[in-house]
Formats: sequence, structure tokens, C-alpha cells
Amino acid sequence: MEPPKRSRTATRARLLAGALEVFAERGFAGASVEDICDQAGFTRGAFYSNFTSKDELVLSLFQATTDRLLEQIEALLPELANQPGTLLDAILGLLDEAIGDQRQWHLISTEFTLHALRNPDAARALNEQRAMFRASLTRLVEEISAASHLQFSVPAEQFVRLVIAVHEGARSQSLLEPGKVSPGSLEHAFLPIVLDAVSRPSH
Amino acid sequence: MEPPKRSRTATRARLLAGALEVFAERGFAGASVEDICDQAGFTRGAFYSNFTSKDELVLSLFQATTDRLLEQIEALLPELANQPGTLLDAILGLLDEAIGDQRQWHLISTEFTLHALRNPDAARALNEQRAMFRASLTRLVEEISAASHLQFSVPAEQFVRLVIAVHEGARSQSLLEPGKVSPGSLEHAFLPIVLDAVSRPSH
DNA sequence: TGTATTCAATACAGAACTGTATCCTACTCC
DNA sequence: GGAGTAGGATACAGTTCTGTATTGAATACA
Repeated sequence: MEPPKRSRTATRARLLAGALEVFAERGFAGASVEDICDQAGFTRGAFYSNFTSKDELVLSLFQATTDRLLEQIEALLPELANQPGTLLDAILGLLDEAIGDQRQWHLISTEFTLHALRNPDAARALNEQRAMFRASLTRLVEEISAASHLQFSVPAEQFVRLVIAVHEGARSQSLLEPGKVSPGSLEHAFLPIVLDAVSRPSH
Repeated sequence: MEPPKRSRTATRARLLAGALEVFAERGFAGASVEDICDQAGFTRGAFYSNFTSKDELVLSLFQATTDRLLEQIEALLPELANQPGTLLDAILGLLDEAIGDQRQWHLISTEFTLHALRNPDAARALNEQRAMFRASLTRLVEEISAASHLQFSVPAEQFVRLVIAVHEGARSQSLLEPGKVSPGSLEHAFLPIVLDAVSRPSH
């Protein structure tokens, strides 16, 4: 029952992992199929035996990456919802722990966002994923706020959108100024302000 | 004293304008030198007579674009500082009016941000520009808050960073969901919340 | 053990892109 | 109006990339 040395799924996985690296470093358009194969330790023969084009790879990579992210989020949710701590802790926990390498994730997701802004199909896929992400986060927020008797001055969905906007905006600034701004510090400065603004004890 | 039909500066300008269009549509890496020349109505001969490479063009375009933006901001500042209205109005005014085509600007500036995340020279240039932009916005905020007797619970620089984060995060979400979210609506929903949170009357 | 099959490597053709060297044309200035 | 020059077009060589067709090796299976 040993996994064969040469299996379709294994090489697909290695190609996807290689693509993640290469795309982060050079962008979707800047990376050639051969770059990806080099990174994965294959030649183009392997690539075209597993994918029909770079575009298909990009889509597969997006699906694989976001599937994995959503899984991890689902796994974290119950833990975060029941842990002692504030809503802020839970949100930061989710945002921080679900993502491994912040820089790589930011590069890839920004790259895919740009791709989506120019490609309706990608836009649909991305919006779907983002809607699910918002739904998870909204669920977390609602559970914690109920447990800690908080209420919001705006709808939860809107609140979550604001949190995401701040998160992404802060991450972008942090990564651009590595020396000046320590990683995560902006986010840790901004989110409490936003939370204070929108929530208050309900009794 | 007629400007000659064929002048260095004019063709440079047309090439830069063409590059803006093409880069917005295909990205820096996805656009070929020939694409840019086609858009501008030249051949590659004109290009290489005016720029040494696409990279140099990207840098020139960035400089030209941001110079223009900062000029417009400086022109808007006195007007906005003295107009009747709230701090929110002034900030939104600056953010909205200084930028022409929101979508194009977002594409280009995101593209350049990605470029900067991979290229230290570009990062320096971008951070310099962003620092100047923050300085302008900070000046506006301080003038208006002084005039309207507001004080902030965080340093002005930090407040401006938060505003920018929200602005960019909201714009990204808006552009991704054109049907679902009307342009600017998220920003108009978020900024008042943030302003409320950080400022209060000082007497 | 021998055969069939699967999967990646290799070889190849064609397209796209870059950069340069040269040519041509329209102004400039005498 | 004729020589000189500036600026862009054209032609070309070299490189890189893509995609396919074929080959070769490893695995499964009988």
C-alpha cells in the first residue's frame, strides 16, 4: 500500500507547491512554465501531462490554496470561539494563525486579486471564496459577541468587511516598510480602535 | 513657436500614457513593449529611442504619475482646508477628487506595490511617495481638526495610516464586487466609523 | 518473467519578444 | 534651397517561451 514513487497526485502537488514559490517571487505573468517546473524538479513534459496551460494551473492553485485555508479556519473556529479572551484576540488569532507565511500569502493573494480584476471567471471564484471567508469570520464574531454580551452599531457582515479592509490595508503597509513598521504592529494598533468604535456592552 | 510635430517630450508623454492603459489591462509583466507602442501609435523604434528598457519606463511612469498626483493634492489642500464641512468631507474629497479613474489607479498602484515588494529600489521610491502623501493628508487633518476643535486619541500620523488602510481595503473590496457593492459605498460606510472612534470634541 | 500501461523526459517546430543596426523623413539653420 | 541633424520606422539576429509528438523508464499486473 506504499504510495508509488511516481503518482499523478504527487507531481501535481509538487508542481503546485513550486508554482506557489515562483508566483510569489515573479508574479503570474512573470513566471514561465519552465520556471515552475525547475522549482518543482521536473521538466515541461511533466507539466503538460498534468495541466493544459498556466492559466489552468493558476486556477488549480487558487482552489487548492483557498480550500486549505478554509479548512484550517473551520478547524480553528471552535477552539477560538470557546477560548477565554476578547473578540479582538479571537479575530487576530484567526487572521494570524490561519495563514502561514504572511508575505507569501499577501503576494499570492494580491496577485490573484489583480488577476480577478481583469478576468470575470477569476473574479467569480475569488468572490465566492471571500464570501465564505467572511461567513466564517462573521460566525465567529457573532458567537463571541453573544457570549460576551456585546452588540454592534452596524450589521455583523458590514463589521467583518471593515475588519478585513483594515487587515489587508495594514498588512500592505507593514510589508512595504519592513524596517520602519514591525510586522503586525499596524494591525494590532488599528483593530482595537475599530472594535471599540463598533461594539459596546449590551447591558 | 509651435510645438514641433515630432518632439521628444511629446512622444515620451504618449508612450507613458499608452503604458498606463496597457499596464492597467495586462500588468507590468504581461504587457510587451510592442503592446505599449501599439497603444501609443508608435513602433518599437520610438520606444528604444526614448527609454532603455521596460523597467525604466515603469519607473518613469511611476514618477510621472505620482508627481502629478501630489501636485493635484497640493492644489486641492487649501481649498479643502477652508471649505465649510467636516473632517470626513475633506478626507473623502481629497481621496476622491485627486484620483481620476479609480479602477485604473487601483490597478496601477497595486501593480506597482507588488513590484515594490519584490524590488528594493521600487520599494524605496514607493515609500517615499507614500510618505509624502501621508504628510499631505496629515497636514490637512491637523488643520481641520484644529479649526473644528477636535482632538485625536492617537497620533495624527497613525490616524492617517488607519484612514489609508481603510481606504485601500475598501476600494479593493468595492472593485471586486462591482454589482454587489456600489463604488465608494464601503468607504463612505467605514470612514465615519473610524473617525468617530478616534476623534472627539476637545471642549 | 513478460507484457501493458502510465508518466515524465526529450526533441522539435513555431510563435513572441527583445534589442540593435540601419534607413528614411521631416525639421533646423545657414 | 541645401546640408545637417533629430527622431522614428524598418529590418534583422538572437533569445525565450509555448505546446506537441515521440521516446524511454518505471510500475502494475498477469
